[in-house]
Amino acid sequence: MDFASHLATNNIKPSIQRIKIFEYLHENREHPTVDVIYKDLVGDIPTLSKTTVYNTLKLFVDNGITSTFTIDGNEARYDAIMEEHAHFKCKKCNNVFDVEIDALKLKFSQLNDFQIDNTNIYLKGICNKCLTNKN
Amino acid sequence: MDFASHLATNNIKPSIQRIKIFEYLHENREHPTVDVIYKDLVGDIPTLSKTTVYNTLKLFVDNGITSTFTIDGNEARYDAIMEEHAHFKCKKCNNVFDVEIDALKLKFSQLNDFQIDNTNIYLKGICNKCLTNKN
DNA sequence: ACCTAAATTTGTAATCATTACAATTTTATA
DNA sequence: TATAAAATTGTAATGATTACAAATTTAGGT
Repeated sequence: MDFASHLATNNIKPSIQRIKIFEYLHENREHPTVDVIYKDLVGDIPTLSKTTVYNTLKLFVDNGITSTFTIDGNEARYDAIMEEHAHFKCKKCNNVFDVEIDALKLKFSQLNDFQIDNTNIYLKGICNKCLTNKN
Repeated sequence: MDFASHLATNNIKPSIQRIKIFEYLHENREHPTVDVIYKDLVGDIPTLSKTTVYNTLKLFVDNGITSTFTIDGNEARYDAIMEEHAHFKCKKCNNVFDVEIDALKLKFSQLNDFQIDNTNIYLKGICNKCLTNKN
């Protein structure tokens, strides 16, 4: 995948920082936070600033090539996959899993005359591994 | 509804502050934030502190008589209704609507061996009123 | 290449929600 | 009433995010 042209197609001028950040998102599917992205990339781009990470992610979200969500209300997480899917966070290991939504046919009869732009589903509980290893 | 005994039944000693805060949540169904709750109640209880509002809401959530969620990742909102329901936030008027979930039969086949404690759904878009009044 | 304007990046300081914590007040109990 | 435990309060700290101005980079015209 050619990240630079993918950015260009979406009206984003492909600077080094933007390419690297998008590449990072595309390859690290564990829903990284700003802090994680920054710390992992500052080795590659020593001049990188955290503000740039914020700016860039906002740009990506505004232009629709990245989605953002927050599981616990504290730290925003980012995701380069744009197909709608749910998230599951395990209370024990704190991992966040992607979950396919079998029926995004979710019916909201009350919202028949509403315009729904965005559906966000997240679940909390305990994952299968943590259930097995009863620590 | 007798709020004091409802608190007591749930292992919460019914202080003035706790009763008033729970009563407020029960009567104001627009998903108030901590700040809103505090500002509305400090007239009633002049000594009220915002820390108490935080402490009390955490206590309610821990004891399962209140739920909390966050729509935009910035400010937590609180809700005394415990039946599962979704939330819809209108991007224009910023109102947050309660939405019944027709089928909470939502199937997540990937999570068959996971323990799901909590399902959270929120939608964003434009509400029927704002769609009609094309401003 | 060079100059200039615009866009991008950067660093620091400000903001805002939330939490930590210690002191004060209230409540319960002997 | 005396004393201990619980609840409330105020202030200070934390941590994510944003504002903003300065510095750097990029692009277009000469």
